[in-house]
Amino acid sequence: MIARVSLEIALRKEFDYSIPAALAGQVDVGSRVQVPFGPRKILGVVTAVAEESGQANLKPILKVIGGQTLVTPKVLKLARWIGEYYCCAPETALKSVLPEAVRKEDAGWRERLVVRVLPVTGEVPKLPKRQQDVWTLVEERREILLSELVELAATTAATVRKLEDRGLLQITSEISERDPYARETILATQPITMNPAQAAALEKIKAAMDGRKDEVRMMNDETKTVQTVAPASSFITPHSTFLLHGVTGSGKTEVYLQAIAHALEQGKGAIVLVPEISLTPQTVERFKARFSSGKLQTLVAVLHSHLSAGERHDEWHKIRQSRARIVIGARSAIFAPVEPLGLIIVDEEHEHSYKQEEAPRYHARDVAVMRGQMEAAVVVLGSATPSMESFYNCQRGKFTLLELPERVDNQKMPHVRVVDMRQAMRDGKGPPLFSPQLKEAITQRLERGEQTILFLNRRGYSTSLQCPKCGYVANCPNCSVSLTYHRVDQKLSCHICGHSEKVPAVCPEPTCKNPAIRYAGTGTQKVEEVLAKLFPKARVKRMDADTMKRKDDYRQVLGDFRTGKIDILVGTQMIAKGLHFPNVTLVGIIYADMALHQPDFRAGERTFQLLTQVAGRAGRGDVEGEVFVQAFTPFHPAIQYARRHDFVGFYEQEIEFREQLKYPPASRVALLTLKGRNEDKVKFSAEHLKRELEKKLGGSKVQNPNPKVTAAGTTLHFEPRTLDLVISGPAPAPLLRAENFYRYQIMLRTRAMSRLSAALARLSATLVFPDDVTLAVDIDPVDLG
DNA sequence: AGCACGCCGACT
DNA sequence: GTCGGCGTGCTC
Repeated sequence: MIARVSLEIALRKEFDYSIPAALAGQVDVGSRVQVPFGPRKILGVVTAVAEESGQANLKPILKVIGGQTLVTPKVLKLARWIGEYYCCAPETALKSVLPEAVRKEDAGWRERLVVRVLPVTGEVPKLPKRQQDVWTLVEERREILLSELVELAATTAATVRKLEDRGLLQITSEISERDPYARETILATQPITMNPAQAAALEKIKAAMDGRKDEVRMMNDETKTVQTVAPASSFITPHSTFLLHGVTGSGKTEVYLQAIAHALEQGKGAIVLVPEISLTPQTVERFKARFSSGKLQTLVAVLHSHLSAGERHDEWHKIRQSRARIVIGARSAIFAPVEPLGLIIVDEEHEHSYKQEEAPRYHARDVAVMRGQMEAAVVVLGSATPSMESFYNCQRGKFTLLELPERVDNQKMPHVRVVDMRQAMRDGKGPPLFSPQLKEAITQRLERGEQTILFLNRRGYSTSLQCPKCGYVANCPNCSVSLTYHRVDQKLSCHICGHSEKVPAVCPEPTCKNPAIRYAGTGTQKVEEVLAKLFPKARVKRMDADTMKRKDDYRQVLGDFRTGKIDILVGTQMIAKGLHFPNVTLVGIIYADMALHQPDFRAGERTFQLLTQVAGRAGRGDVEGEVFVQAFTPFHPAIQYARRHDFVGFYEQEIEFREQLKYPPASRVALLTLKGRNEDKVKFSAEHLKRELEKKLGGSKVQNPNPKVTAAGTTLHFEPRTLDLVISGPAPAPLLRAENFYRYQIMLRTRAMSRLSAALARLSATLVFPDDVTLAVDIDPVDLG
């Protein structure tokens, strides 16, 4: 027998190996193996097993990693699709479906030495004092960890071994599972009675889950007769993917929980994706409390970046061995080997953190939809501010829209007031941080003992340091951005590469040396400082990447906020999502249009999402919430629709603009970025790439009425029907230089992305760039960098 | 990806 | 005469 192996190096090629007699029966599709490759040994995954190979002189597989196959055939199929669609080597795609801790050869179970009493035959002999002490302890406990015993009896392992030699006890090595949540006490919860909108949404999801059996059969029959791989879109059948659009506080989680319960009733498992940032112990707890209490102990497995390698290994194997049936995790949890899979939930589906920003550049929400189709699982995407893409898919009948228009428990949506900061500016020199209206509102809350959240999506003290005399600006030596002033540690630092330097006392320009340097722009540190001056008695806490350095900081601050030890919480992005505090009745957004002026077609969408999410933090208790949105462009649609909590209104005006300019979701984008240390070489390579793209792919300028694929297959044209490719650029990336690399971009827009990515894969195989210039292909980019 | 083989410049 | 530059090519 032979095995075809996909190695861990991006060769876009698989290699055959013989299965030695000693390993017969242990090697199957999905096995992780170590094989000889030239002079070295490399790890890989078996993708096929056969009788013979077309290749002579096969080398044998050296060893098998893990007791069972690690990549299930379904996950393997999903990885293949990722490689094709996201235009990366299949090996790169395959690499990301297993956590590092599972992939690595040495990662394994934790073995612990356990001491157990043996049945005593006759008298216990007279023991030396030390041994007697140990013996008393062991006899009492019957069973104890060696490490624990050694500590408890203040002794050494050698003493315990002596007792073993006497035949009184036994020391065995046993696998012990690490449980990252062992220290939590979680109280069980019961399903909550839902309001009519929640119940209706759940019913539709359950109906789809019940009705999927026939479709599975249909899909299998179909795939048997179809020879080629169909493009992604043809797999999408209506009513198997739902978009649950529920306003903030509308009880989406309860719908998820009861849908998961339904999957369990059907004997199936579920995957719940949440953004990394909201994967807090509280979130996990909500799922564990419903499903992991009492006799259902290990039902929920958790996968995220804060686990240790060992914990990740154990959690993953719990899933692989079907001991856990529910997985909750960040992006990569979409590859969890849950089988059979009944349901996939993607919470906060609009979140950008679902997109992986390195190869394979997949979007976990889109992979979820694909996996749902492949495995006939129902997919539920949830958000208070759906992405334009998902809502568009509802409009086009690809997804089914479910709506939760009201908050639970008769809570009202917060009242949002937009403050025109241009007026606040007229009397003063520069814009004040706090408008009189917001100042007044904060004062009120302090008097009433209610809490306030202030949001500014920029950390540090000031965005730039400049000299008013000579015009000098402190810029990063590695990136094309100015340095941010951090007053707390008296440093100038770059938020792109992390470069940090001392604050100069005078203007560093040798001919200037002006001691009066100015700081411009505002960050959270300054907000905190100004607050301290305005409200000296208020207890203020800042929450941003600078104050949340340690693992436990986040939890600590939120705990203090919950128990009322903090009056005002100032923060960036990280306080925008999911926080649920009943006593917060005021939210202030310091500078709402900050992100609006960025050169990104999603700037409006981002602003709308951020404002709606932040505003949603107010009024989660009995008192109605109030939100102050300070803006310099108060009539911008993103701000006005957010003020009215009108997602659909925002969508409708935004989709018009996207359609006009052929931006997603009206078309799809592939972003090609060339990167290198030498700007001229990068620019030249980008121009060369553009010419090649026009030559080989056609594009908007090409008016070939009847293009054909040549016999050699290297020249690729689209059929006239789909010849809608638009090539723009090359242009310097919005951030031309980052970490000493210059970047130039070419943007491709098309409606047929599967065809384009296939064409790009073939094209990039033939392209040659200088060796210090690299090309990155990003399909459906989220960050235009 | 690595590591070989391979064919031309400045050194002990 | 050798050490070493990185161009091309192969690894089942």
